[in-house]
Amino acid sequence: MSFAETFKALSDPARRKILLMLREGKLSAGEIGSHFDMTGATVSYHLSVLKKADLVYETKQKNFVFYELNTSVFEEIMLWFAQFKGEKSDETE
Amino acid sequence: MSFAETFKALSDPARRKILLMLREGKLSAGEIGSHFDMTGATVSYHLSVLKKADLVYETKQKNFVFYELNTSVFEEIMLWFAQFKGEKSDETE
DNA sequence: TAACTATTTAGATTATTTTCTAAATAGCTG
DNA sequence: CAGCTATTTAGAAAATAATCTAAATAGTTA
Repeated sequence: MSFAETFKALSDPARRKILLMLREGKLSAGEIGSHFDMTGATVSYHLSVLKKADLVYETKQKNFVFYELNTSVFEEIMLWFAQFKGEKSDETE
Repeated sequence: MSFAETFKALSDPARRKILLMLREGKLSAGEIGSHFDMTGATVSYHLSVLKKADLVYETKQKNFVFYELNTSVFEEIMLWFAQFKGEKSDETE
């Protein structure tokens, strides 16, 4: 995973909204798209960005493509942020 | 603070590098710029993006402008990510 | 297999972002 | 105040990203 790709993926509001939607479980591309005012092609583009960033993965059932959160990458991002937590040499409290 | 702005700010590698540099303490715009192969004007642009996202703040001393991490925003981002932690109804372990 | 449904890919267009050069601002120092 | 040093702002050019329409793929079902 590259942080560049991950943060790029997170930098778009539509993509963040998709991630939030997926918290409740997997959704098909069509179900995801129905919440947006953009074409299916554009939604598909955003899903591919999330997929390349490993933030989601897909599974196929019948002629549907389901998307699901890949929580392990979230853990890694949390670790990146943890780098910024605390310990400046002369912390007051 | 808006997550849109924050994630946008984090999506650029130069800006992430700046943040990492600032972990050790405040640095002037010039010191920051010396680590990059870009003009001072471009560095200044990146600093302004980080500043608008509240990821850093500036203080002035003599004719220097010092930049410093604003750790409180990092806490808020961690909270955003925490939304994705755990509890899918049927968690196994 | 033909028509249908769901989704993706291609290619073009538009919008946004990054970067540069040149000029402007601002504080300092002789 | 004149000339420095440090940094920012303006404006333009180049690069990247988001979006659309139209066409392609793929699986489904009558």
